[in-house]
Amino acid sequence: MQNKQAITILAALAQESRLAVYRLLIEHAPEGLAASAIAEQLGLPNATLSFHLKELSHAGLVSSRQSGRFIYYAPVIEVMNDLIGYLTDHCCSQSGGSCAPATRKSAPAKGVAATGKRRSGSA
Amino acid sequence: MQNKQAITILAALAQESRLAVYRLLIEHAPEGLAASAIAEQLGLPNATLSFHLKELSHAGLVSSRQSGRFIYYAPVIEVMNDLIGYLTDHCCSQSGGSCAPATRKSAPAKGVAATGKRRSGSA
DNA sequence: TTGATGATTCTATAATCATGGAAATATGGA
DNA sequence: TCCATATTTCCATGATTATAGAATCATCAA
Repeated sequence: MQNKQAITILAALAQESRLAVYRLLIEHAPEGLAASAIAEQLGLPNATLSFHLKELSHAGLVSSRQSGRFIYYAPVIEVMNDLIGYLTDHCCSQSGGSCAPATRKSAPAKGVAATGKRRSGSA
Repeated sequence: MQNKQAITILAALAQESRLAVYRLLIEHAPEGLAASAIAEQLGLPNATLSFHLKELSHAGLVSSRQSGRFIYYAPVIEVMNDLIGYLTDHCCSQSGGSCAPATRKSAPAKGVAATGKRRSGSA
């Protein structure tokens, strides 16, 4: 992941309403939620929510799909995952791994180890 | 970690100069770097750097210690680690772990599984 | 087509943030 | 003490971001 992209994603999350939207969507993954449902649950005016959804979309954190009159928004887990990877790879580099205790949330037992490379070299 | 704190940290990182400062400090962890050295390496005016360092400090991402006329800044790894934990715990919740493939950066072989709890319940 | 509803865009306003020169505040050495 | 250096604070300026009402656009049902 590039610096610029990381900044865009971090900025998208660094806002109360947007973080709330994202977390709400996470609770409703993977189907997502219609904009109206989000607005209702969070008590946001339509225009304000739309503004924030655009920011989240622009950062790639959420995707949208239309279904009738509704537009469903859903989190894009990969992007969050890439962000976590970026932070992990830069929260301690040369020093030899004094951070990131690798205890994720659920047991890393199944097909865990073969997904990606992580640690892309210089940056 | 609280929502508010996460937002503060995310906002602190979501800025080009600050992210650069933080990453530079990571490269020089754990001793850190003097403000003047940071300013020189990144080509930032003193006042500007000071402003950003204050933001990073306020977010808890860096600590400072005085040594003679110099003030050394160093990254606080725990805070970054907590942030990663927060994101990990909220990038997929109910859904059953479709994210965070647990491939950190170096081989998770030693004391990996028993470190912490993570996943603090509701939030 | 008309009406109702969902969602976005337009627009103005207010608030926050970033920048950097200049002045002020440490600190250590002579 | 006086000077040089390191760093921060003060301040003004410009840029970006957040908010939300009103208007507009889109979709479906009748």
